[in-house]
Amino acid sequence: MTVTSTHSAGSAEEGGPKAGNMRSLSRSMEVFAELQRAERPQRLSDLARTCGMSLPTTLRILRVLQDFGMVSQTDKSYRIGPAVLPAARSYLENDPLVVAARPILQQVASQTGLTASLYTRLGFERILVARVDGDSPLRYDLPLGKRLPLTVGAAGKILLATVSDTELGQVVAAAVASGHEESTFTADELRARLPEPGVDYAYSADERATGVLSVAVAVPNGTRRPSESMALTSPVESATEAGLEAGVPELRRAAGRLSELLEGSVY
Amino acid sequence: MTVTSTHSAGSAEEGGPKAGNMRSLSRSMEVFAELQRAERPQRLSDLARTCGMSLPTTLRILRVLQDFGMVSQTDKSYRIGPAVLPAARSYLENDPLVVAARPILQQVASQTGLTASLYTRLGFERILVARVDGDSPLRYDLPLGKRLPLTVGAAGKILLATVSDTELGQVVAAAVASGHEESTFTADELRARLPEPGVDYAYSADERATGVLSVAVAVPNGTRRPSESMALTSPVESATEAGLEAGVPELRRAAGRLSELLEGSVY
DNA sequence: ATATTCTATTTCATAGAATGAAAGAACATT
DNA sequence: AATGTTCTTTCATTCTATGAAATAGAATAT
Repeated sequence: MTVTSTHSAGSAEEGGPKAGNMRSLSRSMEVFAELQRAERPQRLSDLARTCGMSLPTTLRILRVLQDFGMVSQTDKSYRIGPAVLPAARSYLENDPLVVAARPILQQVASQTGLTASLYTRLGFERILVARVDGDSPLRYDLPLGKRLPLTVGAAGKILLATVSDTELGQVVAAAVASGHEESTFTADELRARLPEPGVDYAYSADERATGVLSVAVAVPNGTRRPSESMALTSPVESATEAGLEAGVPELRRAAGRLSELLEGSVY
Repeated sequence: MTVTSTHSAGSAEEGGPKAGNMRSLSRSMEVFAELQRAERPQRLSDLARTCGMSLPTTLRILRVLQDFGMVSQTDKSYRIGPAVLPAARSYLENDPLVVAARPILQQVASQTGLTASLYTRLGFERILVARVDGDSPLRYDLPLGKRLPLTVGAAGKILLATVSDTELGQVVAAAVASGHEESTFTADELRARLPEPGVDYAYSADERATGVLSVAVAVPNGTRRPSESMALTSPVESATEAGLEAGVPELRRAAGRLSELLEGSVY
């Protein structure tokens, strides 16, 4: 089995003109991405300018996306449309990884009493795709589907532990560009945060959210670029570093089981 | 303020070649829609056949969508990708309609003690986009983002109460095609289910889900084709038809307030 | 009210991208 | 190993995606 990585730089590219494939679709997805980034309804001219394309082109893209419910329009402003909800539901209900992970997270959570989460890497960020609460639920709201940095938090760092220096550079650039890190942030600083070579789990305290401790392992996928990680998380008041690290073996086993389940299934 | 309706038939069209705009993007969205419909990973050749396009074209579409995380690939099979989660989150957090509706639903729910929901029409179906539970939460799982029929349930029927006969015909055809209704279903049968002209709310008992009663009103948008509806719902054991209908005035006011809020905001 | 500026939409000619046929790999099955 | 299937690449052709320019429509200023 093979895990295919992304073909080109995707949305977070530097700006160079990209390989020849499907220009119109790529541009359309840029518009769609921009609407998400904006977090508020956008006018046609804004979108055209931000995405660097002509007004007619932008308008035509929006019209088609609107036909499919991916974009809504009121007056002169455009926003993400309701069709993304069925899509998200379809993903959560049918994705083999997410479906397989749920009972496993459940088991880890009840065995350790901690909150168990599954993250997936998307571009130069990560996304929470499943979570099962332990004895003391985290009090900050469930960031399911939220874009989180790879550079901060155990579940992010473990995804970077084994990547090449080249890629680490890209990660730093993206983190700075997206505002997740200061502009002075360097690859060396990042490398220092990551687990030592040989250590297969990451630890974080107060990194992404204050008062939260976590440990995370990568879900093996046969490459040096894992795209999923599993984490145990707890508020400071109900766990210590030692307590969390006691959960690592269990977490490791869980990640291994998930990995095997996926290899096996031929979908 | 104007609510712009969809330009062409969208995804649920009969099969006629569509207006000239953005063929490649339209086809791409068809592929994306098909991946959702399938509910399981699909092989390239399956997708190409189902969507009626050549293998190379389908492959190129999938590659671009994959670059943006809208599609995932494992081995030879493709499925919806994790990028739909941030999109859905963006919609739920930022859509002016959904955001404005939440506190209003909250208020109606606490005043009536019933579960209050907001649906939006998407093509020939409807989608639950927000819900606040009342005193007796509904026991079936929250179908947020689930595609539900327009032909069944108070919140569906009220969206059809004022539409043209032509459109009603399309709705019937779509409901049959999607398996929501038997193939013997006719527009007349549907019309008989809908509220009488002049009545601005719909009632349903045991229609979409057994043991569930609901009433619904449309959110006015200045046209005869409302695209949102608001519903009060309750399990049979904790409410009667009369009890629910007592909530209609409150519901009507709530829908009116939502409508006004949206007119006012110039986003 | 009228002029002015900005934004959105349509039209149209052109470049270039999207497309499928066919060949070539890779994979699965016999 | 041999055959059949599925995937991927190549390439010539067509048609579509594209932006300039003109037109229509809003918004703002005068």
